[in-house]
Amino acid sequence: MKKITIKDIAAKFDVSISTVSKALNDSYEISDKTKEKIQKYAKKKKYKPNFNALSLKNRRTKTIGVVIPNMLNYFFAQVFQGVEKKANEKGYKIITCISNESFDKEVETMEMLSNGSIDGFLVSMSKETGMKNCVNHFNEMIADGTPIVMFDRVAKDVDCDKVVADDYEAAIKTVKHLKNTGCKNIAFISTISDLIVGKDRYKGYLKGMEIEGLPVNENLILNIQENDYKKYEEIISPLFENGPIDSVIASSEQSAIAAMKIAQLKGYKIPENFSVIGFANGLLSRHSSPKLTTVSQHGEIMGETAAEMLIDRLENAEGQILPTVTKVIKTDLVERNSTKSYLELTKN
Amino acid sequence: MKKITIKDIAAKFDVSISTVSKALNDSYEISDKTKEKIQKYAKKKKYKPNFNALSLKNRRTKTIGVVIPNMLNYFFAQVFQGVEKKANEKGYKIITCISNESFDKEVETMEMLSNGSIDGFLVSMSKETGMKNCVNHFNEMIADGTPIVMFDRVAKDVDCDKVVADDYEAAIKTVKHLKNTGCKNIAFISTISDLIVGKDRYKGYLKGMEIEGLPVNENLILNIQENDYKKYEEIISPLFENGPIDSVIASSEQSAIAAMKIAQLKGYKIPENFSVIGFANGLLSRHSSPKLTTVSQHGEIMGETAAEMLIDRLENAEGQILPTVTKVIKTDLVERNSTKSYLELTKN
DNA sequence: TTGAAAGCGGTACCAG
DNA sequence: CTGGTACCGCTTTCAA
Repeated sequence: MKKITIKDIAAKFDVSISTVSKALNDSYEISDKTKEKIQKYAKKKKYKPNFNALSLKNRRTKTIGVVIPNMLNYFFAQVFQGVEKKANEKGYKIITCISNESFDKEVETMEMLSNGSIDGFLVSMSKETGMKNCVNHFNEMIADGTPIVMFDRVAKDVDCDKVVADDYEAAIKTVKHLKNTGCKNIAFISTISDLIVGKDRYKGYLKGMEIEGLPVNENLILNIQENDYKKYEEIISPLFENGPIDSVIASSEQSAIAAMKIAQLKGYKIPENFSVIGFANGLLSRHSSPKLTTVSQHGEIMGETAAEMLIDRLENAEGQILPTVTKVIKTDLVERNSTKSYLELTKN
Repeated sequence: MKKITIKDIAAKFDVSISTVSKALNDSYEISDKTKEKIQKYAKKKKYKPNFNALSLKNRRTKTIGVVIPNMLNYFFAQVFQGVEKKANEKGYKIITCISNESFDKEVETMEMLSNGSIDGFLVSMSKETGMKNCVNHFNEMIADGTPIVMFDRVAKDVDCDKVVADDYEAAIKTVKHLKNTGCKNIAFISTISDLIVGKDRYKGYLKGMEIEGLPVNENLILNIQENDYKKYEEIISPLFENGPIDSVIASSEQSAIAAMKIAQLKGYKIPENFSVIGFANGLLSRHSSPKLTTVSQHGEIMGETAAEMLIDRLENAEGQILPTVTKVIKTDLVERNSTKSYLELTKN
């Protein structure tokens, strides 16, 4: 029951391997009866052309390399599902590497894959890469002729296709929503201030405050390390001692939840006299009490989009050099119970 | 800057390709000076042997196919991280497919990969496959010489290496813990009664009740469909009308959390007069109020173990047919705040 | 309508 | 110490 090759089939019918190859590819050069018997036999024996032989010949693998910082992050898992779905749809396989936020792992694995294993990369940078802004490995890949599409955590110094969320605008909207529902002293907590996405959210926050005519209070701005999550509550607590505060925008789900808890401990009522909005996609938001109002990022769509862009580029690669594109995926403000409802307010 | 081949190097130094090949493989047949200059040049030009050519020649790809039902499930994401880690460590790549609980997708994708793309499979069955118990595709793969290691959702009618959690024993222990902390009317809620893991947990529950000398009340046993999760609370509610109940064992995180909420709504105090234990690995358990006591399954270790078993088999495959093994990964009861502490109780 | 042969990028055996 | 060549499995051009 071992795998059957074209050669075996040729032997079986005492014809040449080229005849078999043509017959299987339904070539007009081969007589119908020959084609038929060969195809029938091939199907019966479950013949499948050898992947490596094909890839070698065609110089393309129909495989894409996906580099993701961390699969336990719900957002990235969503993106991954989107990638897998679209790739599958288009007949591509995906080889995955989890960088674990490590620059070295990211580089090593991309080098390891750039030996003809894959046709192109889909990557979201590790935190380390983002902080150091070491992007040579990306640029070299691209120069070598391996296209890259970056998603979410993109590098501005790399000229490639990109897919990002509208973090800046989203942050502006969160401020606006809080202002509209009566908040004035809006704190901002970031766990990813090193990343561009984090910076964009911060900038959006500042811009939003400006637009809404709210003074920015430095004491209400807090940057914490993501891996300190066990101490989130302890670290966030002091925020509540620095003068008036009536709401929080948090850049991650866990910090948003932590902020809610502390506010409640301090005696605030959410959303009556305290509001929280988190940039978050996970399950926690739907199960916290109260349920967290979030900026939702549509990870799956981001994944699908990125995969589609890469595949389009791969299949168009007929010599022409297409300009790179950055696509922005709109986020949605999902109103749950940690903010007052603007609609209800306006009714009164 | 295009990819360089052995042929290019041969041309550059005006030697034969076999000389280059040997030089790069540090063969004793080649003079030191030749080796040195060739190796230096190769490094400078970042030469990497073509993956497909090697795979074709060696008849092995050092790639494993991973088939997972759903990446948004935290447990599977953990397993996946473990697999990726171990595979990477051993120099293997992974091609991933998400079956989305669909039998057809599982079959299609395994067939698509069984063309020399991968050396072996790591699979957790889709729900559909488990329910229908259609396992021919697995058995055919194995007969074709492609080894499979199944994890968590395994099929008993497939003779292959397997890695599972000790669900049966774990369930017995949950009953024991509840009994020890004063519970008598223990309900059992399953969202995965179609799966073997679900059945094992149920059997363990029954066995535990027997061991502890507690009567089983049919009214306290509830099977629900996992995708009804939006209606969990509604579906679980009636359980509280069927006579005395003082605790719940739930087979999934979400149903455990739902049960807690309902108990609280019904006026119970957790853990004072109501206890809940969930089979769960996710983040919700650590963020619910009270925090959920869980049976934790060490997904990452399961992934590492499965990957290691597969790779061992692949590398040992020197003709010898090794007997298949099933490894059991011990679960842990992680006591949080939805159960009374046995230690504290015994102190008094 | 069929077949021979080259080539994709390597490795390895054998000859020199 | 170096080179020629067959082969891994398949496609494709060219000749018959």
